[in-house]
Amino acid sequence: MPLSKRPTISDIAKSAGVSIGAVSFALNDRPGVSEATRARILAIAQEMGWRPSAVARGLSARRAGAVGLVVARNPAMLGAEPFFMKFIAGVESEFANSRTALLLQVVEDHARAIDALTTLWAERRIDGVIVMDLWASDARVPVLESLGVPGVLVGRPRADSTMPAVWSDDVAPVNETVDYLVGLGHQRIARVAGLAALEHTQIRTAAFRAAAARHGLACAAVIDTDYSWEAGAWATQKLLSSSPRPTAITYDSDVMATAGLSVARKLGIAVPGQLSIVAGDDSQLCEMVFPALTALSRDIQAYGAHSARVLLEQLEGGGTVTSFEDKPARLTLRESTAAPPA
Amino acid sequence: MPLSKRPTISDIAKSAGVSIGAVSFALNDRPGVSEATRARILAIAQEMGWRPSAVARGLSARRAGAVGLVVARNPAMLGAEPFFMKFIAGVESEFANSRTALLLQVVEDHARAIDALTTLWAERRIDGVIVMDLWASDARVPVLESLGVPGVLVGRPRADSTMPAVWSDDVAPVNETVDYLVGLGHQRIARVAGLAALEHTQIRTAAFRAAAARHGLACAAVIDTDYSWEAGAWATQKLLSSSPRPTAITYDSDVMATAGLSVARKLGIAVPGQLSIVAGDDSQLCEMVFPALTALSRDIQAYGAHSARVLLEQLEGGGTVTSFEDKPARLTLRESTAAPPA
DNA sequence: CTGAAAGCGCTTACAG
DNA sequence: CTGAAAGCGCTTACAG
Repeated sequence: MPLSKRPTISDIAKSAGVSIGAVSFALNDRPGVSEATRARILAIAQEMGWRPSAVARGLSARRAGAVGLVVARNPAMLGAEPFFMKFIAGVESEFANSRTALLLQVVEDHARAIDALTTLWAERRIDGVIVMDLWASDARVPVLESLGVPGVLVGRPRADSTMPAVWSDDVAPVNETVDYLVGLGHQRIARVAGLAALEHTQIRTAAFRAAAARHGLACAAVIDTDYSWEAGAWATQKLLSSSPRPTAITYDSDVMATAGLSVARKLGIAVPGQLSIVAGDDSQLCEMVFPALTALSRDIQAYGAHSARVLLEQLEGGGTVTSFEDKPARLTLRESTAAPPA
Repeated sequence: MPLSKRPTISDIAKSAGVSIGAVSFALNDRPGVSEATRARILAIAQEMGWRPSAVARGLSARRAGAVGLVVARNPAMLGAEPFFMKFIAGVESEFANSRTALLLQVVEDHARAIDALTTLWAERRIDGVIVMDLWASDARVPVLESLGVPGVLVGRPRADSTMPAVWSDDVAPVNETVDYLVGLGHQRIARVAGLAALEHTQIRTAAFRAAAARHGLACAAVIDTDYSWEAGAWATQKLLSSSPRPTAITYDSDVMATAGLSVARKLGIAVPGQLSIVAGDDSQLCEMVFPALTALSRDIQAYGAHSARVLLEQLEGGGTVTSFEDKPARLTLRESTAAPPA
């Protein structure tokens, strides 16, 4: 019974005694059919339980009705970070109203991401893409650009792309963090950064160095990592065994901040008594550990929703490509920050 | 340039001087064309950079080339658990080789899951579904069954469904945990369970009670939760303020175990000195906290891959519907378990 | 305003 | 073994 019983517009046309063209017009709310006929057709479609076939529609309308999200990250690390599921949930809250489906693919690196994207596009499975985790120099961008794939950059607008972007300022949160720590009396502040290739990592590191210079900090070390727990632990270990060691460390993620917390504990360095810790992404994890972590927090679901919205506008709309600057992250104070030891 | 330049089988046929039917046969490795012609056609297709249109193929072949995964969980909680991303990564490792795409949707409850599933199916966007988080009595199952949607149950085979299942034994891990704790000397063991409606929660709770009876435990309290950090904390609070309080608590997730750890710390109850804790899902989180949590661990990515495999076999294959029993979770000993206080 | 027809890019019986 | 044709379920110019 499954497939064979599904009504098509031909069935509706037959039942209504009109052409399938008329049915199509009625169903799509286009002119070309009288109000009376339209109402009758809609009633019949409703009664038959008709639903448009996405593939048939895709073939003739040349739209797939789907958008691709290809994430190039290690699955284990992806799982450890709440960011993605929240972002995806936000994306889908926007898609729900617009007959758009989300095609998700998790791959290992940019080369495979490009393969996946190219294939999805070539097979006409997607009308556009959401590009996340942008690198300062990102191999995916020129490929998408040359294929003419519509998309949204989750990151700032770029010179090498015409795609609209959805981003938030990374400088203000860094400043807020440094200002806050300096205000507490810290003079030796270190930064455990994320992937050096990522655009926002570079922006934050530059902002961190600028803020340190502005305040004339005695120490402002930066260590790049791959976002893993291990890298966060290793970096912390290294920073805490230097002399004089920093009295505050900021991390580019919550997972790494937690790793740092754990290393400090093993070294017998009290948090926040002897070391202040700030996590770069807020999540439940920050409240799970002891002491709870001061963190930069923002509405990730809204971020996903905004990204989806801009992409949909581009797909439906037309020429007007409007980027969107989301609200920056703000510092949420908890128990992992305090004045430095005297 | 984007769409218009894409070659179709007509272009290939023209260039090769054969019919589009011949091209289709050649491209799909079906009889009906000589080896020489096939080779020539393939060479031309290759050179033109031809890729099949998924929609066109879907229309005529009546396949969507995609599978739906509709997850009914709170996005925030989804994000907190590494389980899903790992599972999805495993699913996609299987799909990669078979031209199958994954359509992901995150919804709030079963009612919306049913809506989403029905729509995806009606619109011919999916050929089958992956059904996760099965309830003992699950409203999705009869709907899918009546629509005739092929699918795989991530859970045990059910009387109310003909779908193949991929699952792992939940009784053995519970027994291993209780046996281990009893072996350490514990006589008052509590269980903080997950969602009571979930089938595996009920199985585990039954197994827990049976194990407790077998060992003649003095106390074997069970508290149901919604998997949230808050619920885990609340349940722990309640258990630890009873008298005599349990000397060991097992949790149905890592997040709740972490919540329990934090509550114990606030109450000044030492872990593992005065309280042993076992987490029900292993993840990086268990190693992040202090003390690191003893946990039930298993290969989630493989679980996802196996689920995908069974579904693909069902879609391609034919009648033979083979369920698959995965390896059960095993206890990974860390620092949160020890002998009870004397 | 309305209808009949062509076409989207494939697959697959169906004749030669 | 091979080719020409119909059809999948829609949309959309194009004539009346």
